Amino acid sequence: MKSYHHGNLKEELIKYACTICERDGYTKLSIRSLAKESNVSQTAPYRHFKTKEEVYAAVAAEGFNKLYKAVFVESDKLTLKDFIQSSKNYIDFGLQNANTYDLMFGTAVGDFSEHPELVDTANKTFESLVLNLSSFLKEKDEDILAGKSITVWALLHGMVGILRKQSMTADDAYAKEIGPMSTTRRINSDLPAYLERVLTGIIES
Amino acid sequence: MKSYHHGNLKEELIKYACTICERDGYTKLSIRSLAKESNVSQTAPYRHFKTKEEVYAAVAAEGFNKLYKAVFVESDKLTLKDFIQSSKNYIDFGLQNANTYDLMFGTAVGDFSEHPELVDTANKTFESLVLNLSSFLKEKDEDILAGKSITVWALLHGMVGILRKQSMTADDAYAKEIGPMSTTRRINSDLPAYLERVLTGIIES
DNA sequence: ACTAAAATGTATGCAGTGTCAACATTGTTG
DNA sequence: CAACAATGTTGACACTGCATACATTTTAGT
Repeated sequence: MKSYHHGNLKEELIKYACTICERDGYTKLSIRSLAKESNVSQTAPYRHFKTKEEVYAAVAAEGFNKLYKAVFVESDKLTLKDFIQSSKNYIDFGLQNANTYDLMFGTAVGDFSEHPELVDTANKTFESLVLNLSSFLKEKDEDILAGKSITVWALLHGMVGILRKQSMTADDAYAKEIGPMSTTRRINSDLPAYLERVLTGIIES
Repeated sequence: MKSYHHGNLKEELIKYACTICERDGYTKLSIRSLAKESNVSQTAPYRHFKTKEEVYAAVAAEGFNKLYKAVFVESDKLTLKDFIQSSKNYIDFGLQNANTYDLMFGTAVGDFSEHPELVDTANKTFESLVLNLSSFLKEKDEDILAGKSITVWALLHGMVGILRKQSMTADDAYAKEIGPMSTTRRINSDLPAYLERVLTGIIES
């Protein structure tokens, strides 16, 4: 039997939203289908989300939480290897959760500051990156440290975008042999080596 | 007077699509509104685009063309300054055409290989970057050159994503003073200097 | 414990959407 | 000039975001 009040609707809606966003892309997400999935009336979600964009924001925040877990390393003394691994985890997350990643870094959620939990989770994620870096760098100057962190982040973020395109054109025999895609494919085939080379360069600059 | 046949519908649709995508984000783009804007029946666009995604692809391809123009430098002997400028142009494009950029690098257009003109324009853009680099590097090894180009591209692409967030939270006084956003803001305030420092590092590694 | 208010749910309806099928007009070409 | 391809229109279907008005349940203050 079901009671009038669902009791746990918001969480359940977010859960379904995450699933659908990731599987079909956020364009395909509809509030009504969410409601149906939770066996609740079409407009019930509006008690928890003022607009669809707020649903997007919730999914994005959830994404940042997952990314944080993938990137965070529980250690005071990180080795370079740990750092490379963490970086690879970042990229893997971006590739394996491409649609969610899009939501997190695209323009679908226009203004983060209207969604405080998004600002929090995003900052937490980045701070984890900074911590990772600082825990095995002798660098004392916080500005320089933060600058390098940004650079590392940008690099990782950029690689996600580029490697993604590679898999998107994987069927194209022509692109396989020539042009940027072949380079990308080479990098992808030994990502840790590439990361070690490039990240070391950035860190030691 | 208007004739039954529009004569130039496809181009006009793409033009409007670009405008709307950039102004409101591609989420807001509707085939019907495009049709209305061109004073044509609701389903007329389907004679030129099989699905909405094909419209997206057309807008994205147009975006790559614009990006190419912004990045390309007509010169055999690029100076470092030219290269920095070209890089800055890339980032500026990403920031000033955020929504279009999203379409170009996000997941909205799922498989590029289904849209040949997209593959072409995207490759042309990247190849322009490689040319820029190679025109003032002594590097002969094409693989290394391509690898560095990818790294540069990733860096630029990543900075677009990160700097974008900065402007998104610009109203948040708290974020202004502390955390990653303050670092980002510092970088943004003198982007050429930052780019010169980091890009030089990558190039000379 | 009782009751007013807040929270959470439903029913109904509007305007807008992607896309399909059937049909109309025009341009092109053998 | 007739046939055909290209391009346009009409109408319809199922779906969407969201607003408004109403129902039920939980909660908090006395």
